[in-house]
Amino acid sequence: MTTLNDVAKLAGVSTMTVSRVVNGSGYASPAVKASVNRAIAELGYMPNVLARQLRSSRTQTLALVVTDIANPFFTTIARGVEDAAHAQGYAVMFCNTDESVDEELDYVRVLIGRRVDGVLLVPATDSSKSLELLRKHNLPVVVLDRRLRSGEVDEVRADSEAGAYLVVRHLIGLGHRQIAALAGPEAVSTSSDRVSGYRRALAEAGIDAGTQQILFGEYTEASGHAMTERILSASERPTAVFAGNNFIAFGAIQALREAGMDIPGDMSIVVFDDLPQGWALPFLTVISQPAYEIGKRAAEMMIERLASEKPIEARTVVLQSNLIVRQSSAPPRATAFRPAPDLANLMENPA
Amino acid sequence: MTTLNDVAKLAGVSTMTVSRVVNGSGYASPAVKASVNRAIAELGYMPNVLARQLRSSRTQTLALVVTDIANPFFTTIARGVEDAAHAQGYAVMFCNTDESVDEELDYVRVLIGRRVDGVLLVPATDSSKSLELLRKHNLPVVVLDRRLRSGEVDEVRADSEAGAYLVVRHLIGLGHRQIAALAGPEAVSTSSDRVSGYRRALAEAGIDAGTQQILFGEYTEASGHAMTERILSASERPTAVFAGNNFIAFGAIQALREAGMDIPGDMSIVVFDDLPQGWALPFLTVISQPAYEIGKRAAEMMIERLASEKPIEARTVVLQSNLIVRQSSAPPRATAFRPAPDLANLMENPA
DNA sequence: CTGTTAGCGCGTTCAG
DNA sequence: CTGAACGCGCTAACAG
Repeated sequence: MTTLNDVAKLAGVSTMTVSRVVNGSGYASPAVKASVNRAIAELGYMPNVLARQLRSSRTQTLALVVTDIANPFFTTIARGVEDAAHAQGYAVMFCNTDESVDEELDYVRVLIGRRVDGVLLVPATDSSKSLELLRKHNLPVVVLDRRLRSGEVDEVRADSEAGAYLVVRHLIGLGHRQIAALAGPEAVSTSSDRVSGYRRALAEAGIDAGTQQILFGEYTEASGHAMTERILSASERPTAVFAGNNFIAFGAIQALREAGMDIPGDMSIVVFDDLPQGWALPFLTVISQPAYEIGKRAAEMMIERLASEKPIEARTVVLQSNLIVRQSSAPPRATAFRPAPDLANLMENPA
Repeated sequence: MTTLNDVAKLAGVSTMTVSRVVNGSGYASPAVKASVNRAIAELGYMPNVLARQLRSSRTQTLALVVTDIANPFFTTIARGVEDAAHAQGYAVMFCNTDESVDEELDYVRVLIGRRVDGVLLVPATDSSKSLELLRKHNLPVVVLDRRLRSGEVDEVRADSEAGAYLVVRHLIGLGHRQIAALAGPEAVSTSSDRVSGYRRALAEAGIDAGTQQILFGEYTEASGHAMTERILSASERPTAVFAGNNFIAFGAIQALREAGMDIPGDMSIVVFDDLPQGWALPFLTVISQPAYEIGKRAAEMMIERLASEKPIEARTVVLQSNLIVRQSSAPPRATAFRPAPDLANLMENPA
């Protein structure tokens, strides 16, 4: 590995001069500059970022901690973060916690050890243990997607409550009165917020939430499958299902298929979270969150905070989600004959 | 930021002793050990990884450079890499080149600067400029998914030629004689290999490839869409399409919809690359690559090389892909009545 | 078992 | 405009 020193020797100057040329800081005579650059090219010198970081105690690196890297919602956030960070000269470390608080804490420790400049965190639960640890080590944090119980942090998220309200109102508007809710973990704010929005829509329509099936599970396909089986085995079946995220919806659809049910003929389904455009057959009615924007805004907020001289107060950004009506929602118990929705059909009415 | 020194002072020992306790290297009396640990806990000390890395000139970090982080094929590879690396105490830096050679070179420079221990590379083209640069800086490399023109590198990939052969033979077996190929970039080995496999299947069936439409484009939805439009506008339409990857297939499906064509009634379509289990409606007949395994094997190969005292010869691992027949492929111009494959059907025959 | 010395590669500080 | 000295935080290599 060639170092500043090697270059300096070859160019016949001091290391400091080379350093200045490399960083464009301070002055250097054109002649010296040229000979240094020649030496750099000849040796293929590349600065050792580690040493530079140790010296300056700034790593120009942000960490993005998400709960499920397999979920396109989070990969889209990741792209937003990466784009904004890259544009300002920051690198990004991606960390995947698999919805586990322990993994999250492990990662936070690693990040502290690696001296990242800031952490963008999608917390696995609403507890703020990780946040406290990060705070203790003076690492700035932006919380994404989910709320924490204890506050005073920068936050960027979509409005889960309002989104859920919208999509459930859509179902009610279609005539549904028995609408099951398949939510994620109760300790995750997006879950509880979405259930709140669901309840608000019911209340507004004068429907007693006590008569409804509201299940908390996990944001996974398996959980969606299990919850749907529970729902179908109940004495009174709902006519529609509100899935708390895309993976829950996948499991639910699978379970409905297995039960031989037609969507939306026998059961409507609506979902929080869209799929990326073009992905397979888009037939689900969804609430679409501005995932890219969430990531981008969070990274920008962080970098702004890092660049600021004086302390900045904690800010919260709540972005709007959009209802996209497709083919998975229809009025309940259609009595008129409807042919099973074949694929051709689905394809001809993409949105 | 508390340092080794702070801990040493508080515990009344030398920094070296603290270092030894922290790393579990060398001996330390239980008494000293205890008091050091107490000091560490009290101060909430966490080692500065940067300094450690600078000293030891090992970062315990691998880089994974992929061409499209939005593609589930690559995110699955990423999980394989992450799991294997994490298990051995390595961190992973993810880099996304968007199929651009320039971005790739930029990233390679960053990685050299950051002194990662090794690079897992999905090259944007079959040129080996990045490889040469990495070599020059003594960074070990494992090439994933794609071949390079010039060799002597560790490689892990699935067999594109054989996979394409399989799936095209499947089409021929169904009776198709006009099969269009929608490939990725010609300079990417997976593209050319898949076209080779396609040609082999044709040749074996005595079909002249000269009578077929073979298009090279990009691994994107837009390109798949455009190529499909080209195909449909030709004087003689094919009865089946072989899509070079999942995104090309998405674009193709979209274009077929717009042309009012039924799949597989009017046109069969088969695809290289599966979607993750559970994703939307799995109706595509595909060649499924062992993506997770590719990532895992690559990371293990790298770590083995890093751990080895003596030089290891370059190795190549070629994994098998599997044909999964679903509903998007059927005999051409079915004359007998075939019911449209409805959803229930799709589900009962997942693979 | 523990401490001392030295330096990883770089950039800040201050002379020249 | 350029260079010398120093230290970021840590650990390898020796003492003792």
